[in-house]
Amino acid sequence: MAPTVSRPSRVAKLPPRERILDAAEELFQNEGIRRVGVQTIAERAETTKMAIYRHFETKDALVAEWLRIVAADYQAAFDRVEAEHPGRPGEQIMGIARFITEGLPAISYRGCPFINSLAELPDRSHPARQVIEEHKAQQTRRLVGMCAAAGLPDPGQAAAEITFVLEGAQVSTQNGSIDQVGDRVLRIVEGIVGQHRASPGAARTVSG
Amino acid sequence: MAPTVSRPSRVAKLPPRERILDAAEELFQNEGIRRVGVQTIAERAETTKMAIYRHFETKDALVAEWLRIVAADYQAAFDRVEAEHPGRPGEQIMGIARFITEGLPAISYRGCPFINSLAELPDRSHPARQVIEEHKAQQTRRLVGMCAAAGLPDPGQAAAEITFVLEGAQVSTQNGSIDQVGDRVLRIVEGIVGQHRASPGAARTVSG
DNA sequence: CCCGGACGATACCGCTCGGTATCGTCCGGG
DNA sequence: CCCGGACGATACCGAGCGGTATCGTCCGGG
Repeated sequence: MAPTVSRPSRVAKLPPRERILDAAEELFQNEGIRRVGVQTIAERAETTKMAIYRHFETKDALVAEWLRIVAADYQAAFDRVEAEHPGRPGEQIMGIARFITEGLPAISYRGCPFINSLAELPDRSHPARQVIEEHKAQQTRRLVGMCAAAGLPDPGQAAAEITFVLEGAQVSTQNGSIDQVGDRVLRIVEGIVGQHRASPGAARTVSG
Repeated sequence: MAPTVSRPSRVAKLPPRERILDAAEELFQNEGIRRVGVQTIAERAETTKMAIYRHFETKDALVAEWLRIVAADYQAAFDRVEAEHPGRPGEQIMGIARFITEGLPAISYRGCPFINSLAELPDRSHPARQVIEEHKAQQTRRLVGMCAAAGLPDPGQAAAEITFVLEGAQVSTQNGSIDQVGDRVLRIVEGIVGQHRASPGAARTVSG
């Protein structure tokens, strides 16, 4: 894994833009957008405020770019799940549910970046909001497609229910009101996916 | 509805503390906690910063008091629903679901105050966080009790599922990824409540 | 009647914020 | 070789923040 390009000075160090985005990702996720100043991001990225403003027009643009990366990660997870279970939409849906539940411990004391960012950005004209809304809409579209392919009687309703459960699970994990969130989520989604028929193995109810 | 105590000067005007809390409620809800300054609250309450600091030690204390009031409103809604359907836990649960769905339009462009506040207050030691977590825990306890009284086979799981759906519905309303959220929520909760037996009227499935 | 406490107005404090200006340096491609 | 652009460091700006101090006023209960 030696650097393919150059060796800036000592240890292999990413170019400033990458370091800035890495620092922003960690700080925005853990501390929130508005609590983190540009100066703090610069320090953690081992650079300066000036360098940040050379790569991003404003702080808001940096926020939007960060969310664009996070959204791309989620899309990649969808892609991976689809590729792992080709032609098996039920397995794909369960894979997504597993992807979310596996991420729950990491956000146990800080929530989903999209939910949190929406809370911190009340103005609808903020560039980051567009990123979030487009991402969520596309995610819903893919989920509806999977539910339809799985033969669920009402794909739109099933996708809505799954979305509610996954989003709600993240919220409830954050506020600690419910225990064993991951297990409960998986059981619920199993129940939804197994709805299409009383096929063997799908007989377990949501409370089994 | 004449004022029972005194008449401060001209039009009937609430005492400063109430005006401050009213202003804080509206501003915190619509703009977010961190975006709203104490000065702004004072202006909207038709008073001054000094008056605010005479009634509240810090801004954080005001935030906590606001959330305490919001939590009390939710508790009151639970009480009312219980009183309206005594001895009918299934109806009570549906009443709560209806209470949430009826509130969805009001939060369509701004989310649930608890979810938003958690996002804006990353430090676990913040006084407002304790208010939120206690409220959510108590709400879960009451919901589990209702599910048990309704004869659901696994009250904890059913309460978790309902909680996920209601929280997720608020999130999805805020980010606009799903349409007809209210109707979908009611159908889902009906399905959960009707789970206890294939009694007449409960035969409709979640996608019916 | 009158006095004390709540209230309104205003100015102020130290701090941090997002964003800009300036200047020296360093490094790689033409 | 050398030159231009990216980079680092630092100082700065205006604005807003949470919170405090001071003073005049107003009003109701003892």
